[in-house]
Amino acid sequence: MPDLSKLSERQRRMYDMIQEFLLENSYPPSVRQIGEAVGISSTSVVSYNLDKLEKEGLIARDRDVSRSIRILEQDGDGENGRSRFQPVVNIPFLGVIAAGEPLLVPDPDMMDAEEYVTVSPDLLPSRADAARELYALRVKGDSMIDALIDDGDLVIIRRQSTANNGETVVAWLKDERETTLKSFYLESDRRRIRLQPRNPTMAPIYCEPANLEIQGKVVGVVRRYD
Amino acid sequence: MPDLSKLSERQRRMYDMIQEFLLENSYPPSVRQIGEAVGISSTSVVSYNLDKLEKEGLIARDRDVSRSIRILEQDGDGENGRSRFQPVVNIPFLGVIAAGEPLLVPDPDMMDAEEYVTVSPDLLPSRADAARELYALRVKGDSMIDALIDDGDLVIIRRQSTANNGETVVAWLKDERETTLKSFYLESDRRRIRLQPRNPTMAPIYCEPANLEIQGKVVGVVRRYD
DNA sequence: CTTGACATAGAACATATGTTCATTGTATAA
DNA sequence: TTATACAATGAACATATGTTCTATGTCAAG
Repeated sequence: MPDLSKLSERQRRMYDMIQEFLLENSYPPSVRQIGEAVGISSTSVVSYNLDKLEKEGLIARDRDVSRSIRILEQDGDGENGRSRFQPVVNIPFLGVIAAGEPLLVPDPDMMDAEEYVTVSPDLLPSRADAARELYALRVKGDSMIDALIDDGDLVIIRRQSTANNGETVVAWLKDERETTLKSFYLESDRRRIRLQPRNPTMAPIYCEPANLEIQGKVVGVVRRYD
Repeated sequence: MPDLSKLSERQRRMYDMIQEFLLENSYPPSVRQIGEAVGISSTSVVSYNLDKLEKEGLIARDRDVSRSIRILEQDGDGENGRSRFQPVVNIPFLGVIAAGEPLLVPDPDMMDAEEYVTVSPDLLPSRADAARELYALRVKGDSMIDALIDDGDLVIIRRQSTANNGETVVAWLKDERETTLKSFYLESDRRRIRLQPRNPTMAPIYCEPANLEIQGKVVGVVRRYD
C-alpha cells in the first residue's frame, strides 16, 4: 500500500482525486481540473504539489505533455515505475459451462453479457484485437480434470467454429440443446464426432457432425485458490 | 463485438495505434501523435477519421478536451460504453520455479523484479492491497500435474512462511540452496516435512523443518494455450 | 526577533492541442 | 462528361494546458 503518511492533507486529496478521475473518465485530469476539484486556485500550487507526489514515487508525469499523470505501482521508483491504471480487456462472462453433464446454455452470440471479467493483456492471444473474439465461462464439474481444468476454473474461450483433434472446445449439441466442454475428435471415418471427457470415469459423447456446433475453444485457464 | 470491417485501412491503423499507445503510456495520445504514428500530416484528417471511429462506437471523445480518447467496450453504445481503462495489479515476475528437479533461485525478497505480469483484480485475494504480498513464477516441469498445474503455467504466489498440509508451496531448501514447488505436509511425528510432488512417477522430498523455508503458497494459476 | 525552508497565490507566458476553413483529390453513379 | 459524396490536405485559429516568475504567508529552529 502506498505510503501516504508523508503527504499533506492537500496532497492526499489530490492523489485521491486523480484516481477517482481516472476511473470515471478513462483519461487523466489536467492541472487545472485537479485544482478545481481540490480547491486550489493556482496552477503553480497544483504543480508544486504534483512534484511532491512524484518525489514520493506515487505518480509520474511527462514534461510539457497535457494530462500525462499516471499513478504508479506502490513500489514505483519514479522513472520506470509501472502504472496501476492500465488498459485491460473486459471479456464477457457468459455463465457456467458443464464439464460433466451438459447444461442448457443459449448461444453465446445471442447473449448480452451483463457481467465481465477483467483479463490482463498477458493472457490474451498475440493480437490485442483478438480480444473481441473472447468470452469467459466458469467450469462446473470435473470431467476435464485430466486436461488440468478443474471445477470452478475460469476458462477463456475464443469464438471459432472449427477445432483440431484434441483441442478443448465449447460444444453445442443442437438436438439436445445443450452445451458442454470437451475434447474434440473427428473420428477416423470422418462421419462421427467424439466429445471426449478428460476423466477416466466418464464416457465420451458421440454425435453426428450435423448435430454439433463448435462455439469456441479454450485459449486460457484462470484458477484462483480461496 | 467491435466490428472493424466497416473501417478503412487508415482507421484500423489509428485504432490499433490508440490501443498500443494506451498500453505503453497509460494515457491517451493526442490528435497530432496519432497523425505522426499513422503517417497523416493533417490534424483535420485525423480528426475526421476519429469522428468515424466514434460513429462506429469504437471510441469516445470529449469535445475541446486534450487527450480525451477512450476506447469503448466492444458493445459500446457511445454514451455508456465501458472503458477498458481500469486498475490492474502488476505483480513482480521473479522467474521460473521448478516443479521437478529443484532450481537454484535466490530469495524472492532479495530480488528486484525487472519484469511484471499484469493480473486482473479478479484473480486477487479479497483485499486488493494484499497484492504487494504477491509475486508470479513460471512453472518448469510437471511434478505438480496432479495438482492441475502444468509445465509452463504461471503461478501466483502469496508470500507467507507457513502452510497447511496439502497446500502447494514455494519451498526453499537451505542446505541444498534450491527452490521447488511442492505440496507441503508436516509428517505426523511433527519432526519431518514431506514435500510431495503431485506426479505418481516422482518421489517426495523429506527434510528437517530447520532446513526448510516456505516462501509462499500458490493462490492462483494462469494458463495460456498457444 | 530573525532566518530559512516550505507552501501558497496570482499573473504571465509558452506550448500543446483540438477545431474550423478553404481547397483539392478520388471514386462512383447518373 | 458531370455531379455528388467521401476523403484528404495545409493553414489558420482558438482554446486548453503546463511552466515560470515574483511576491507573500506560515512555521520551526536558532
